[in-house]
Amino acid sequence: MQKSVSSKPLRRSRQRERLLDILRGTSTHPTAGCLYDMLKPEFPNLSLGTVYRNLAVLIEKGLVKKIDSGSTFDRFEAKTTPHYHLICRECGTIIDFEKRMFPEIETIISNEADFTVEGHRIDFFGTCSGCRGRNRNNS
Amino acid sequence: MQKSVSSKPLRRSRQRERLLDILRGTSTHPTAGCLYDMLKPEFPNLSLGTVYRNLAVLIEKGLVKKIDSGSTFDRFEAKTTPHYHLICRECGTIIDFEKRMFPEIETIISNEADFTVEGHRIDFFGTCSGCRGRNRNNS
DNA sequence: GTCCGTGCAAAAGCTTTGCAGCCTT
DNA sequence: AAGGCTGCAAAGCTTTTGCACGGAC
Repeated sequence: MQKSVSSKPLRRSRQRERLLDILRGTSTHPTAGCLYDMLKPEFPNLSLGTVYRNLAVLIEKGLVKKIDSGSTFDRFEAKTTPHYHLICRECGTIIDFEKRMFPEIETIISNEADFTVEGHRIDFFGTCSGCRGRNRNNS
Repeated sequence: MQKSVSSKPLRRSRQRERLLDILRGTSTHPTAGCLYDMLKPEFPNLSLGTVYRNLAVLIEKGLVKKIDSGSTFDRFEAKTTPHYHLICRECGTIIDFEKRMFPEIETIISNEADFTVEGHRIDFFGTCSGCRGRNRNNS
């Protein structure tokens, strides 16, 4: 739990570049295992350790964010624009909600609490349309 | 990832009652290991499995909530009133922010997205006053 | 030539689970 | 008496790490 600012010089690696490509090209909020599966065809010898190490690097560079969705495994995204998450309790899907509704929320909290706010997240839990329909049909 | 509604009849257990007592009596958002340590003096044979099992039961009953703080381990709380969390990136402390600022936020999302909102969380990340002071002194 | 990144495998950590016996109902 | 609850230990899973080698600079 530390704001590590390693200043080690970075070298290019195809694995890391493709990892970022994939994250930027999807809106599915993949897990590390997912990303591993998606990269495996391109890098047959890829190892999960590499995926995790590169995710850590990209997170430190601020290009990727880790999402704690309540599951046992983490999900990741590369979206840089502010947005909220709609997390389905039934199937685990995470849907992005693009419209930013409270632009000044961090300032408000900073002013009211003795705490330096550097970021925030707003997540909504509930049932996605797919699961809602499925429940109706089953009952 | 399923809304399990087990209708198994519950029996009383001193371990579970005391676990809830402790959670209700603290504002430190303890981990499962913390709770285990706090209960151990009272139940010398207590096992971590029991702590986890009872946390699961209490969560299903809606009396306890799991907090995903970005750490490797989960934290728990028994506070029922709506509130936000200020999570310190440096020391991991979670501070409750009691003033509810957006009472109608769930309705707004429900109306704008095809998603049935049942709950939400708002978390702020940053630096707590303690770590801020420590940083000033070290630099 | 450095030394960062990778693959592989082992380790680490938190959480879950099988089982036999105890305790609540 | 029935069956949930517990303690104990083993297993499970995601994530991290040590090491030697290959690749980027």
